[in-house]
Amino acid sequence: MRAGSLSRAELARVTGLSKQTASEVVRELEANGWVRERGQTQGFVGRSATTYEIDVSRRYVLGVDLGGTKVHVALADLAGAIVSEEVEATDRRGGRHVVEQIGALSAKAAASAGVDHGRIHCGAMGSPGVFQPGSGRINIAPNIPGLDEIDVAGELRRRLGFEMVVENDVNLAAMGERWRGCCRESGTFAFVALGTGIGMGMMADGRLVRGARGAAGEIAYLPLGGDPFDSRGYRLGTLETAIGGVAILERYRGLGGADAHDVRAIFERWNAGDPAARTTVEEVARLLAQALMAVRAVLDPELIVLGGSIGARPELVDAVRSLLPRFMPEPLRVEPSALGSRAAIVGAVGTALLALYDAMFGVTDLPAEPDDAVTAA
Amino acid sequence: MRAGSLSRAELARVTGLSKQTASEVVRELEANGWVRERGQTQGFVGRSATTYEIDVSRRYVLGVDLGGTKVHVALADLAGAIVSEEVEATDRRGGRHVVEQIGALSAKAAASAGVDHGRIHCGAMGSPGVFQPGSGRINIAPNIPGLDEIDVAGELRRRLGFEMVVENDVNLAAMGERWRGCCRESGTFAFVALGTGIGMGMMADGRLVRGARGAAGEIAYLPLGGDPFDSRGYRLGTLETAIGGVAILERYRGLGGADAHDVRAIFERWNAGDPAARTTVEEVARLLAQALMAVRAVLDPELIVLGGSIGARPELVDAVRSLLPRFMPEPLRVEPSALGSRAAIVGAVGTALLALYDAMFGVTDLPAEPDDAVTAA
DNA sequence: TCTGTTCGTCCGGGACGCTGACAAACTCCG
DNA sequence: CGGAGTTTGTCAGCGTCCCGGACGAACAGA
Repeated sequence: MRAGSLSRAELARVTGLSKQTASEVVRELEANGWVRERGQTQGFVGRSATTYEIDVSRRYVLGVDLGGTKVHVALADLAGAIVSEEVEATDRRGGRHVVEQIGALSAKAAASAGVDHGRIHCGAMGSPGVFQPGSGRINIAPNIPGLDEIDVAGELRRRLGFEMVVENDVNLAAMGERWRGCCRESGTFAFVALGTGIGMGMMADGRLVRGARGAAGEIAYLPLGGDPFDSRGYRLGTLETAIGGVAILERYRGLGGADAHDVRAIFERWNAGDPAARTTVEEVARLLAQALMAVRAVLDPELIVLGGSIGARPELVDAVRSLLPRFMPEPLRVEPSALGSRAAIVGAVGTALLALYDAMFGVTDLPAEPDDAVTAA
Repeated sequence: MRAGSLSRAELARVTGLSKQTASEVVRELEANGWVRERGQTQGFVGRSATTYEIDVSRRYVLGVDLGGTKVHVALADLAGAIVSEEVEATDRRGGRHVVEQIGALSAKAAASAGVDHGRIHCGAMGSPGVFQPGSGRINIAPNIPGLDEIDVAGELRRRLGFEMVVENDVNLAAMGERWRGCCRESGTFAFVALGTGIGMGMMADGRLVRGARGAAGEIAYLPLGGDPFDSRGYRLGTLETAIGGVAILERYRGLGGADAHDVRAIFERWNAGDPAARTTVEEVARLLAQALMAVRAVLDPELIVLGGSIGARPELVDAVRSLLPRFMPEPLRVEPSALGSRAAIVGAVGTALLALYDAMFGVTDLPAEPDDAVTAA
């Protein structure tokens, strides 16, 4: 009766199948090695039952989070538990070299976990930019040279030997928050990532919203924080020009703040009471709050998760939260990311598992799982 | 071989079933009266086939468009062809009186088409406000008194004797444009209605996006066109305060325009060359364009349809179109509503049909249909 | 040791839909 | 005008999937 194991009779009750059919299913699954005997029940009235558990080491999935600076690879078993991880600086030569690098990292992860690489059934990769299912190409990925010139999904499949789902990294982060983060209860929410750039992933009724061209959630282009007709916002987007990482540093300097290398330093000075830092964060929060209101007006999410190196800062989350009630009567739930920088890799693993379940059973939603299942080996 | 009729062998080819099974299906459908013999094929090699067609008069569906001033009821057959319509001024007493009024109009429509009221299988009603599936109640419907105090779906079912889907009217208009309007090819688009108020219905991958509380598309609350922290936008919404029907009239007056009763008059003067009217339309177009950019940034629709008494004006659509290229490289497709004021009622009929198909076959998407199918009797 | 309960299997059967054979009906062409 | 080729629709038989009920096996508790 312990979690993760099931007797034949229980399976019949849970699924609504007859005992007969449930037994046959278990017989076949055991014959193919998908499940294995675990033990016997004891101490209950009636005959004791043999229980079976899923053999989580029969198949694995690969999650990849490809960023401009780092490649993060995670190998997970059928239960979604990550059994090994590898991180490396992204190959600066880009393109096929990155594909090759992912192949090597995948092999390394499998080896260090003692997993036969052939047992990896499929995988998912998140990357910045817009993935186009038709051509298998990633567009608008300025951080990684040459990646938009190759059929990434196809090259990965060739190199790795299994199917890879390619998806926008923020979309995967949203998947991650839904699967194992703070949106488990919610089918309609948005994940806003604020770091160097600004982006968003959303789900509506449990489905990712990708948009007609895969560009849904490109809130960098929200006409907020500047003159939307100004040509400066034309490329990067008006909002990103106003509160992207670079813009935040500029704001701080413009307010007479001492030289700051990165945004993290500004937050440290905020905590030290630096008035310029306070004003900077306040300004960013005002614009971010407006952006969240725009998202709310369009999508009506149950909550909005703030992520990214800047967005997840509690100082910023608090500042945004305190501004929101001034917009409208019903408050909007805003939470910092529960998974932090691991959101995308967790989402990649979840997406890969979903692809596996879908391929095997036609399942299109992930089962809930205990918290401790997501831990590095 | 004519559209709408099918032989048993064709059914087998189309569905992928065996000839045998297809025959059995037709036999059963005919026995229950769902289909009937239509004729024989001629002039082809091989044995001639008997063709069958759906008996569209076996069941009907009811579409209702409930507005603050008018109730519009349409009765449609299984093919979606509207066989009779009724329009009346909305009962000002609101609440149950409106339910009663809809019941009477339904009976009237059935009688004038010679349809037994018992043949109506189900219906759909669109109304302003936010419908809550749990309680069957409509919230925030200021135009119709007392409607938010009763279980509308339940009362309608009791009065009419069949199931009624209740949905936001703009969502139904979006459904209408997808089914029989200008979004037939597109599964991801937005329908923006600009009239007295401003609202939006959207579909993502062919599914209506309703949001967590049914308030998706409430773009009246977009933080555009004014100070979003200003308390004046708190209730009506910042954008609606800026470009709602009332706001447009105010703008025109503020610009020194002669007294205008309604927005239609402003457009007439625009055509006559009135400079205040030109400036008014220009200002509204600028804000509307920004709103569309915000929608695009979040949802990435394939196109945005402009509807409502003001939004569908070609002068406004043109003005918005000319502004959009200044925002970003890739242009956004913007079209005036193809169905105009009939969008919601057509969408209501389509939604009711969908509910019927879903109940009968588990189908969740509407079949395409020739244009001329939507015509009043 | 007996009773009540639960587990898992065996047997028969129904629902569903497929395959292959075959008669019927039609066009085409010599 | 008649045979060849083609298509339609039916019949008989079969396979798959799953169910229900009967039944023996195994266990706890009195």
